[in-house]
Amino acid sequence: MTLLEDKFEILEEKSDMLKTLGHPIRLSIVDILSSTEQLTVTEIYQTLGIEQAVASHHLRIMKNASIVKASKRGKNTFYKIADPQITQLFQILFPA
Amino acid sequence: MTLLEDKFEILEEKSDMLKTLGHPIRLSIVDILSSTEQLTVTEIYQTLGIEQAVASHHLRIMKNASIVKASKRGKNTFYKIADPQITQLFQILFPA
DNA sequence: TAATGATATATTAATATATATATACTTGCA
DNA sequence: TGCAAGTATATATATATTAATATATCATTA
Repeated sequence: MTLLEDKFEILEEKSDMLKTLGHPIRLSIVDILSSTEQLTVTEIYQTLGIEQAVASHHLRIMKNASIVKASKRGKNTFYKIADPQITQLFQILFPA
Repeated sequence: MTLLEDKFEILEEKSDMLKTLGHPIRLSIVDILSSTEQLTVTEIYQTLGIEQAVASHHLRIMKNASIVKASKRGKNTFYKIADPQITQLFQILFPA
């Protein structure tokens, strides 16, 4: 793999991440996850006032893009932000 | 306009920006614009090895999203990054 | 003013994504 | 076992995006 191909791959990876974050519902999920350690699907969809299936759908997309991580415990699935880089990005977009 | 509507509008605005940045060609345009003051369309498409029409197309999208600014001088159109926030985001994605 | 260079716009087809809704799975507990 | 809570998946339709290409516009200069 050449240097250029390498760079292109990184560009693709990062642009995928941005594209995935580029949706208001997904960005608001990142928003509420930014202020807590982790949340269940129920906490997320009720907080945002969206349908459960909608939350679950976007959470899956975000999990596939490595923006969030999921862990199961009992009946619940807990989601948290996967990478501190995401939090950094978010803080630049929405400075306190 | 309520506080919540206000917040939603900001979320929409920011997610639009991220979505627009979420394309490898557009991200590489931001890349090369990050290291210079401004570039012409010709410099951009030749540097990236893409078709002129492709560069122009993505530049227009980025201009509409207020990611770049254009200024004409003679036969050339010069593009530069519109907002230092974009540069900040980019630096977090691709730390030196 | 005609030719050329630089850029912008339009068109089309293919593909991807969004939204809404219904349904299925899984776990814990009566 | 059977039910309810929590979560995930499937499907259909609408809409948006991409890529490729062709064409148009405008400014310069011979």
